Amino acid sequence: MGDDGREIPDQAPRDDESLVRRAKLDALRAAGEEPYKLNFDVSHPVSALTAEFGSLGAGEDVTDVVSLAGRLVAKRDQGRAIFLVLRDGTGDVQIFCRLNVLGEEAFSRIGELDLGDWVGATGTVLRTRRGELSVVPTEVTLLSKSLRPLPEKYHGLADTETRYRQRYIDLIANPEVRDVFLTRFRIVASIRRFLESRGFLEVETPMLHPIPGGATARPFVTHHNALDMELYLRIAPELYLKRLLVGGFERVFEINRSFRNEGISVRHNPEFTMLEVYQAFTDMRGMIELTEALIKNAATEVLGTTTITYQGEVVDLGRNWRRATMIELTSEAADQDVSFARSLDELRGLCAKHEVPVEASWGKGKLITELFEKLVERTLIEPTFVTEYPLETSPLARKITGREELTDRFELIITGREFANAFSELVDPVDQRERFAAQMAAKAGGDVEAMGYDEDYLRAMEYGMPPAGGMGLGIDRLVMLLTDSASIRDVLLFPALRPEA
RNA sequence: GGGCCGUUAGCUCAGCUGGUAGAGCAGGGGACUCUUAAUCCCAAGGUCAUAGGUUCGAUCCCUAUACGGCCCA
Repeated sequence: MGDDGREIPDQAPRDDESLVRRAKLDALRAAGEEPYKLNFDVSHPVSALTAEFGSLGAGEDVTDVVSLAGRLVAKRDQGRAIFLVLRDGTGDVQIFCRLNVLGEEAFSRIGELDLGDWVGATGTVLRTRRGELSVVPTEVTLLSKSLRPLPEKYHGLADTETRYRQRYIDLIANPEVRDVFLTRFRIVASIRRFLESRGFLEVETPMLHPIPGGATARPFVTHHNALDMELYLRIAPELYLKRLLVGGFERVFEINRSFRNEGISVRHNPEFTMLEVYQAFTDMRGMIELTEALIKNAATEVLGTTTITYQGEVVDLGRNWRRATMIELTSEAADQDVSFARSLDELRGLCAKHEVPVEASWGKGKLITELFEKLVERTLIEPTFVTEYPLETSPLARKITGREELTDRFELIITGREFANAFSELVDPVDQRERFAAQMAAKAGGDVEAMGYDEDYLRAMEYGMPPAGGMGLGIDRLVMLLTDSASIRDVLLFPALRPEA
């Protein structure tokens, strides 16, 4: 019975194989053996075994005793010999079980093991005549009984729904999936090392925000009972990180989970991982240098190369990355001047011509940005820093002196997709107050993505924020790029799905 | 939100023009002391996603729903 008194249905598996496994479990317990051991002493992970005994020739053996443990992933019964394959976090190894070494009783218990069981083995090392490095055990121990059958050994698990819902099976059955996630973790570790080597501090800032800010996106809303107030899951950590600049932390970064209450697609998950970096006394150009070095470093450290293939397209990350302004790129693609020199009506006409849907409230900056995204973005395959973004769509970026409708900002485009966004930070509190007011006007006009008016952030700025550059990088997208993954779900361990049917 | 596709044994997949379903792997029984997608023999395993409809008869045709995938917004 559950807490509320309702019956909880017994969801234990009922298929024949699971029933057989359950019966084995019960039989073990009845015979006094614990099928879920407390622990096991491992002397050699598989990789260490290979390293230490890899030079053994075919047919050679040694008397060194080793202990290792892993999941049973193959079992080949030869009558008076049984070959097991154990898989641990570092690789696979064969266990060559022989009746004459183990004795009748121990040998028959090995016969009862099922694929998927966690097993420990202790014995000597041998390379078989066929050349397979193996352990010949004197003792084989069931460490944890598996009650459900694994997917098929050869084809693995193919059903996408099961792969995403039950990632643990995907990780067991599909080694290439495991490799993608290993690569992900290495990329994140590489980024941390890179930033720490440059004197950045990794910090943690709130995920529950009283005012959604730092980006333009719909937030998730939640409620704090004790405070009886609405809170928003952060859409970006930007405004808190910049408060730290005010506080005197001059180089900070956060590898953060952020949340946006928007659709799910091959490139969007409601929660996603971003890197945000802030560095005092530099500007957008400093962020260009940092971003380029950080990504090149990650590719080199994790992949060993800066030449990558993404979905059939070869991309060279190794060269100096192109820089071009939004207006020059868009003008080139539209084959005419697309700039603030054009009238609002002319820009609207261009949008109509290129089938870009527009809203009446949009100014020139938003129209130019939309034209850029429609005409240019997907054509930029090689890494390109697109600079000089309109003020209208950049409420936290510093204006370019003397060209007040533009900000000193870039977005990094690779394979036609946005990877990073950075700017010379707006540190002028008077200007920032005006920008927030414009956001409030947009919100009042029905823009659900507009930023909130963050008075405390303004107060912080009024104490003085040092000149700074800041950058945000989509970690999931970077991992997709470096692992040649078509969908963000393939780089998220547990992607968002509807509840099971 | 719209369009297209998918859902068959634990897993991977077949299934013809509508006549109540097959294989391989896994599992069960048996043989085998150097196998490695082991091999060989035997037997078993299905609410064809769910709910309706058409039909003498539906895994198959139609409708709706659920979940998933892809494309578009």
